[in-house]
Amino acid sequence: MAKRDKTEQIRQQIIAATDDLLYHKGFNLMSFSDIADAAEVPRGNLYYYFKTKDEVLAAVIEHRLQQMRLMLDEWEHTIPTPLARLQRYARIPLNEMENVTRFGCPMGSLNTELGKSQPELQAIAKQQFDLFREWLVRQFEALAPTENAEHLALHLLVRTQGLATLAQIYHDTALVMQEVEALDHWLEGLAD
Amino acid sequence: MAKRDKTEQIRQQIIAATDDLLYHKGFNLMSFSDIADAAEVPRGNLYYYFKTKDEVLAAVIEHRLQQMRLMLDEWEHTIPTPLARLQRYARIPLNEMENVTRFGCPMGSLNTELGKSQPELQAIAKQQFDLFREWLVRQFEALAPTENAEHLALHLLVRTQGLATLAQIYHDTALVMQEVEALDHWLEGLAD
DNA sequence: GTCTATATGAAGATAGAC
DNA sequence: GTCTATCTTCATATAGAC
Repeated sequence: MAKRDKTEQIRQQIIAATDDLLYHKGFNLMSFSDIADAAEVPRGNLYYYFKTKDEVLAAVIEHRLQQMRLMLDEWEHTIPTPLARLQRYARIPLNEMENVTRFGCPMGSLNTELGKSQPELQAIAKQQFDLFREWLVRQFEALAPTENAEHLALHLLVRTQGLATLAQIYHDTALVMQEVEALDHWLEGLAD
Repeated sequence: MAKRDKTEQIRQQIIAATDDLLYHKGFNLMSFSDIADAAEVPRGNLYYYFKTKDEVLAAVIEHRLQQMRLMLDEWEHTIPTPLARLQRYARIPLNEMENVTRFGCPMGSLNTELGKSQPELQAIAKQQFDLFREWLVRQFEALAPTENAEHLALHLLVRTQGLATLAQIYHDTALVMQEVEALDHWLEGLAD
């Protein structure tokens, strides 16, 4: 029992370290040595926990998905209206200002990198978008009677992704504030 | 003379091949061998033309900037109004539908990749955004009296970048059409 | 200028001693 | 379960014959 716990703890340590590394360096520049150093696990030892770099990626994405589900569930329970929930989503870049202006969006930048020529890996990373997308669709459906919930959800994703891309390129905090405010007003307009 | 011409011709051949490769694979997955193969230049021979991969990147960006300047100049001379010019810009993803849904935006995806941990290289790639951004600001200033030309230019960049990101993730041509149409209407509204 | 052969280093991955 | 030593592959880069 104690053994299994320790193994699992080290696994989580590796996943947490890789999560950051992936965000800060990208998948293809992140080496197994980087992961070992960051997780403070001896180099060759990593292979006991994960056989390939792809496996680590899959574990990190699975971990992210779990965290996201927890967060969205919490929002459902603590934020009373669909409007406020959508606004909460749109405000993520404000809360993550420092990270967004330095590294962009962790989901978007990863998909952009993998989408070019690593379709199997992108399929894994894409699940993060699927999860948000489906949640957003449900919120828009609850916000107001519409047949456009799908379009609206994608439009919101488009604008938050573009915002993250430009915010990083220009390290521009003012841009984040302006764009989030514009999204806020747009959402309010839809709710009327 | 003839010799210099041939050297220059091969240089251009390498730059053109690398331009595509960069877009289709990304910078970090693109190897010198890939470039040599694509440009049909013997492997070790590349080093005669470019000493490092970074140098090839700089040459490709310089080439792209030249093409962009030519295109924008042509638009200035053949498209009569600022509104029509801005709409022409917003419509690029429609003309590049196949590429955008497969590889995203060539400028945006490159900056996203390099922005994480290769600031010197990103500084080179960023010039593409600077060029469009300044041109867009001038068009918005000519469109209608405003103090927000900078904001509007960035907003348009945000939405085209987000569009390209999502269009690639979901290989979604309908999304491109919807978002470009929405941009079209938004621009028309500003012109009134 | 052109091309082959090769040096060098880092990456992913494995075997096997402890 | 832990760690070292090592294999293989592929990358950048150079030397030097033609």
